[in-house]
Amino acid sequence: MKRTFTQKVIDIVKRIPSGKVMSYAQIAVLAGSERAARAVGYILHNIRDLSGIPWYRVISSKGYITTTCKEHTHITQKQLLEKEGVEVIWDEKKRMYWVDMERYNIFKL
DNA sequence: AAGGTGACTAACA
DNA sequence: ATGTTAGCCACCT
Repeated sequence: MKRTFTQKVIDIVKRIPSGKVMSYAQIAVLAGSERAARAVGYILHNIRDLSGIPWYRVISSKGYITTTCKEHTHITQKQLLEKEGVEVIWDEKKRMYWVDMERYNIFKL
């Protein structure tokens, strides 16, 4: 039974430690398709049952929270991250939440 | 089975 | 610098 890209993505996301974040692009690379960042977002957006999947630890490569989901809003995402000790900044200019990738990206520091 | 859809990004203007 | 554009690609219908 061959593991699909979706399955790999889910496994990788589940593996992100609490208090850390990863970008869509990084996940795409680990899942074996380095240019599929957009597909990763699409997949996360369409997962039926998000329970057990720390979807909120996935953000854009620049550190912005780009969620558009009505069920699990970007507000929810900010709160879940803060609960894990991640500092989330409101970028008034861009009107988006932002987290410092240098501090919280799983591959940094 | 072919065409549409994004929780993306790097590259432009 | 800041906003826009255009490839990208796995999934869904």
